This record gives sequence, structure tokens and C-alpha cells, in this order.
Amino acid sequence: MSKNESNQKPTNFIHQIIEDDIQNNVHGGDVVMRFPPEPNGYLHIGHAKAICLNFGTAEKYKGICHLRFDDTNPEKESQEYIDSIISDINWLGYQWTGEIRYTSSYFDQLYSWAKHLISEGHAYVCDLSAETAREYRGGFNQPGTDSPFRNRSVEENLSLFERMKNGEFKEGACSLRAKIDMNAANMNLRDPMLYRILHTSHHQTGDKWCIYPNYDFAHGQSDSIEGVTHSLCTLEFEDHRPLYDWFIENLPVPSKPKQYEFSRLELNYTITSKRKLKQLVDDQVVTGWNDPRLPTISGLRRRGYTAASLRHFCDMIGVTRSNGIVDMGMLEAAIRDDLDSTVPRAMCVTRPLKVTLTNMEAGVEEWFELPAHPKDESMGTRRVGLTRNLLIEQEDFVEVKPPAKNKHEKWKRLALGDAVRLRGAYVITCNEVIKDATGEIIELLCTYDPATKGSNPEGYKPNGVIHWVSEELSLPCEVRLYDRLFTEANPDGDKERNFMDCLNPDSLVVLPDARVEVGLKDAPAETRYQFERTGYFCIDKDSNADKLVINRTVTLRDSWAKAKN
RNA sequence: AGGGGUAUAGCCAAGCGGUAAGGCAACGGGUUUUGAUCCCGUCAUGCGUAGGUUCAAAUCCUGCUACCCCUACCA
Repeated sequence: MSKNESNQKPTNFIHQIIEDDIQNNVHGGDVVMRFPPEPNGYLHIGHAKAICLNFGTAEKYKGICHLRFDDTNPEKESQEYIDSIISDINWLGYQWTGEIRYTSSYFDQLYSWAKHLISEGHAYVCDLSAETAREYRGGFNQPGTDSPFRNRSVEENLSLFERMKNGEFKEGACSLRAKIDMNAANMNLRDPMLYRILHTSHHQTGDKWCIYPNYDFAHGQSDSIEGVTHSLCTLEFEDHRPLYDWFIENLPVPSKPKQYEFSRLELNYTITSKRKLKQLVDDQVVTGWNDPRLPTISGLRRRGYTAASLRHFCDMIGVTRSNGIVDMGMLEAAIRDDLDSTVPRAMCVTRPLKVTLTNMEAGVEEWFELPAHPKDESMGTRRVGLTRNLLIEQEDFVEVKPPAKNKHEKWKRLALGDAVRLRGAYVITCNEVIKDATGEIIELLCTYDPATKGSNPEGYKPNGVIHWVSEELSLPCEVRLYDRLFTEANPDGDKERNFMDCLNPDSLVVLPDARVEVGLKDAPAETRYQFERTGYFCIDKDSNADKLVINRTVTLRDSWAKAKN
């Protein structure tokens, strides 16, 4: 689809609004977006949705998009998070316009606007404690009560606010509040807090400030300073929109941005709550923010997901205002779709079973030149070596074939007395099974048919095709099999049970004795492959000169596994 | 004295008064030296529910119901 065609029709309700605005010359026809993360954790798949929406919308309508760190709470934020967020956005393939913005760099302007509000009689310094203020606020069914400090004079408020800024009060001693309506049905309008005292140094502004604006007082005005036209956020901020607008109307701001809300992304069998993700990291349930089991951008990246697949996934799920839980299968479909056409094939035996080719001389090597991709010749070829001693997958052999009632249940692998094709090489027949004292199969004695290189055998038919490696001409590797982190589809949603109680004990299975074809030698971290018949894999950064470490991104679709169930 | 939202297939989602797109999943079939990919086909007389308006309603109106969000000096 050409860029022009993709612009033919709006893809979601936000785009409809923007197209109407452009049509009607609202905001002078400009489209200025922004992605405003708080640097208090790593970005996850839900943020990817917001990133694609904001940056993608700017691209689509030839507008611009800022990156702004919404850093008004120094107690929970850090430079580490800032760095990770920058890296994740770049990796996803987006570039913000101009410098990185920080809400904290608007603190002077915000402070002066707070004084403006006070001067207009729209804000006051309140000495109520947080707890008392909560009581005064009332409830959903009770009106609030005016603070006893609500009618302080402008002069007194100005003086008190300056003293707050100068550090004359302890944390919690007082706060600046907007004077709106303690009877408002919308709780956000019951004289919301604007500034609190926090004797905490800030990762960007150091010790310059001991009062910090909160989200509501900072966000819309920051949007306005940057000339943001369409300020997108998630549904839970919908009730804040009247407040957002109230500040824009009551302050001499340079532009009038509009807030629009869309629904958060929820994915089943995982969590997308920064607080809970942080708990998994802090409690060492996972190895870090980039653990491949986490739905963080860095975790998905380490798992083997591509940026393109994440962007495609975001296109697939759309943008609406209805709450839903997207099936993890959609994410998997997105990565399979990408990797199938872009990634070279290789063979890896994850749980090896020894096979001896009795009619092949020891010490002889035969090399096969196999295509890197079955449909894309431009990807070239790879060399795979065959010797007398082979390794095949344990689950690719049975002594006696299981009965098959239909073609889906047919055994298409090796069996005693049967033949099977070694992928890209010869057809072999299993003549004898060797077991140890416990009865476990430890070796297969087979013969290969020299006439079957590149052509079908005469007089008999192999069951199917299996993958293999030579024992000598292969590399040792550790394969890490990942599965869903939780056993429940909605670990977050059950109020009775804690999400920590439904962790999947098999979310990581380590296979230490896998072998992979020699072509993977020295492959750098993040190199991706399809291991034929097995799945998509990715070299992990834990690899070293002696041993590759390989993460399974996702299995291949497996109709055999389905037929068995 | 409550306020704000959302309901279209198992999941996501188009639709904007003219007779239910698409994707994921599932299920059949074809191709295949990957049980993959690819290709073909099936999958809502129905749009939370009950009424109403209309020649015509998922779309407009009214009443119900279910679910989500809101009473942080977090964002």
C-alpha cells in the first residue's frame, strides 16, 4: 500500500477528529502530538500502542511529535528510566521532533502561572493535611466541605506560596489548591491540589525546587507550551478533562490543546501495570526489566520480537474507547508474520537423541549447500555437514507408530523399521534401537540411502521430514524456552487472588544440551533464525565463545500438537 | 447527590439511515523435502436488552441490563 493510499481514510476515531480539524482549520490545521511518559519504569507493550498512535499519527498527517518526560514526581523517577525509554522509542523506529522535552523545564513558567491563578482568586494555599483534606472532600454521594483556608486573601496566598517555594514549610504542611467547586459531582473539581511540598532533589532540576506541580497542573499547560494540538491519553483521565480545560481557560497559555482519550491495551496471560512489573523485577521473579517473559519493550526485544512486528501488532488491534483484552495469539501472529519472510532457516536439535549411520564411514564429512530461506533465494545458502554420528530430536522417534484415524494423526517422523527424510539430505531407515539398563532409548542404528540426495527413494516412502545435526559438525548451545508468565488469562483482574499467586512455574525451561548447525558460530546477540520445524529463535546476549544462548521467541504454528489434543 | 464511559462472532475491530469490512483464532481442502509458509473455502438473518420512529435501524429516540473509571499532597 502506498503512503498515499494509507492516507485515504481515517483508521480510527482519533484520526477522524484530526481530519475534521484539518478540514476546519482548527489549530491552524497543524498536527502536533506528544508522547509523555513518566520516567518511573520501563516502557511496555501498552506504551508501544501509545507511541505508535502519537508518532504514527504525526507521520500520517505530516505533523510533528515531541517526546516529553512527565517528570513531576522525583520520588519515583530516575535517569535510568529516562535512558531506557529513549532507547526503546528509537528501537521502535520513531524519532521525536527537536530536543527532548521535560515538564521539569517548564517549572518556572508553571510557578508563575500558579501565582496568576492566585492573583485571579482561582487558587489558595491550604493548610489541611492530606488526611483531613480527604475528609473535607466528601464522597461520591456526599458533597464536600469548603476548606477553612479557602478564603485567604490574594496577598496572603501569594506570600504563603512563595514561602512554600522558599522551603519554609515541612512536607505536607500545606499545598496549593485550585478554588473550583467542593460540590462538584466530578471529584477532580473539588478544589484539586496543584502543588505539594517535596524536599526531594530532582533528577533534572537538582535542588532548585522543593515544591512540585502535580500531573493535572502540569500536563495541559506543558502541552500548550509545546503547541500540542491533540493531547492523547488513556480513558482513566477522562474525568480530568474538565480540569485540563479549566486551566487552559483560566491561564494566559499560548495555545489551546485538546485532550482525547482512548482505551488502554490489555493483553491476556500477562500484566501491563508498571507497579506490578516493578514488583516482579524487585522481587527477582524475573531477571530484570528486559526479561524475555515480560511484556516490556526491552523484554520483547530480547525475546526476539522485531520493532516492525510490534508496530504491525499495534495496527492490528486498532484504537478505540472500549475496554478489551487482546489475545496474546495476536502478538504471536504479528511476529510470525514478520519473521517468516525475513529470517534465515537453520536446524537446531533441542533434546538430542544419538543416531549412528552404520553404512557411513567414520571420519567422513559430507557438506550440503542448503537455502537460507525456502522461498527467497536472495537470502543465499548455508553449509550443513553430515557425518556418521548424528543427533535428532527425541520426540521425532517412536518405536511403534501411533494409530492414525485420519491424515492429521499420521506419524510423519522416524519409527523403528521405517524411513524418514533428513531435511536437506538423505533418507534414513531405522534398523535397531539401543536402550540402557532402565529401558530408555539412548541410540538409534540407521542406514542412509545414497540414492536419495535430491530425489525420492524408489520402492519405499519415508514417513516425512525431520531436522538433524551432525554430532561433530554442530555447536553446543543452551536453548531457553519461554512460555506465558501467568497461568491465568487475566492475572490482574481477579480481586480475590494476587497476581503473584498465578505465576507459571514453567515460564522458563532451559535446555542446556542443545546443538545447532555450525553456521551460527559467532552470531551476535539479537540475530534471529527460524529453526525449522521448531520455532523462531534469537541469540541472547548471555552467549559467549564457548556456548551460544538462544531464546525461543515463539513456536511455529503446530497442527500436529493440535491434532494430538 | 453521585459523576464519567463502553457494549458488533471465542478475541481485536470496521460501520456514521439503504440491508453486517478486515485481522486473530477455529474448522475443512490444495501445494509443500519445515506437521511451517502459501493458496482456496466455511465461520453474526445478526449488532447487550425491551420498546418506539421510519418504506428502511447496528446506526435516530426512550427505558432497562452488564462491565470499566473516579473520593492519591501518584501519573
